Amino acid sequence: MTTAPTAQHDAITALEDAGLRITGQRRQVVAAVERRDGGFTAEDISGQLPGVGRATVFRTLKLLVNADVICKLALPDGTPIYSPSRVEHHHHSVCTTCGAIEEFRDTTVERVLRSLTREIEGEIVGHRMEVFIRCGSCLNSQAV
Amino acid sequence: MTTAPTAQHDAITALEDAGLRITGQRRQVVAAVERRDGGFTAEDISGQLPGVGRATVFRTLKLLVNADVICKLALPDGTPIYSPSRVEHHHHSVCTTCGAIEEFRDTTVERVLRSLTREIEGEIVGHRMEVFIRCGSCLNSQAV
DNA sequence: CACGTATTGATACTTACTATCAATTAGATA
DNA sequence: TATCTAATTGATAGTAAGTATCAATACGTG
Repeated sequence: MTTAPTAQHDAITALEDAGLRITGQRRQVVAAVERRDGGFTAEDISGQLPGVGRATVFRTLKLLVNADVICKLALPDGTPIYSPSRVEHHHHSVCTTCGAIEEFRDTTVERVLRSLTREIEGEIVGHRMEVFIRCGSCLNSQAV
Repeated sequence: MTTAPTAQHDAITALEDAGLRITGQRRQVVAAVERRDGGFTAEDISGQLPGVGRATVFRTLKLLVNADVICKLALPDGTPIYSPSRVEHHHHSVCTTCGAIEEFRDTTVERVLRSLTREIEGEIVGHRMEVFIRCGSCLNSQAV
């Protein structure tokens, strides 16, 4: 039972660093988010926190996305899914069968961006990349 | 005034090849889509075709996405945007200021996927990549 | 502890669709 | 080219994922 810095604490610090107030509601959303392991929706969190207004959940999730505490990604059909962000500068693989989300780092993507910088006249301000997979366990369990 | 095969014709053929019926409404949606140069929303098309039901516009756009006639991509906040697909196997750059969409090919992305194949146990079934930029003309016009 | 501004929650609204289902129609077949 | 049937349509209503509004509340600086 040590008092080592927790991910939760980091998330709160990130919000503080952004000049935001730390309210009970924001603590609750952060706690609910940090408890999650895979992807989750805003409604998941909202349903889990009946004491926190729906609008506040959405607002807080957006703050957490901006603070790089969580990522907002999209399923193939565009449905948004949030996922805790553990690794810096990563991308996601999403299993289209079970919804499992993994983070992976690949510097090759950064190489794509650098080469694009040379080709276009504009300035790159961001990017998004998702790889859709059928994960190992899904392949094994229902071998089609 | 020759009768060279048009993009429109190709789109219709793609629908036929998928075993779908070619209706007047589908022709209208295809024509409206092919007339577009940049990104557009489903509402854009629907507003342009008052004679075609809204639901039919959405349904047809989905068919055209499946047939690779158009792409559905997302702005940084997740807002969906459709864009005509001219080049095979490409990705998109989206100007976050003016909304201009360009296609680019980069085989490096495929390299990312191949290396990922080695790292994970699953099977890759798709991917999405968007690069957000401030395009040349936006940078010039309002130099911040 | 007081005070001012950020934040909240209830409500209503918006956007981007999807489900339903009776009416219509494309296009295969006779 | 008439028939027939399954695919398609459109009107309507519903869903999912948020955003706008604004009066009431509470964080945290001083």
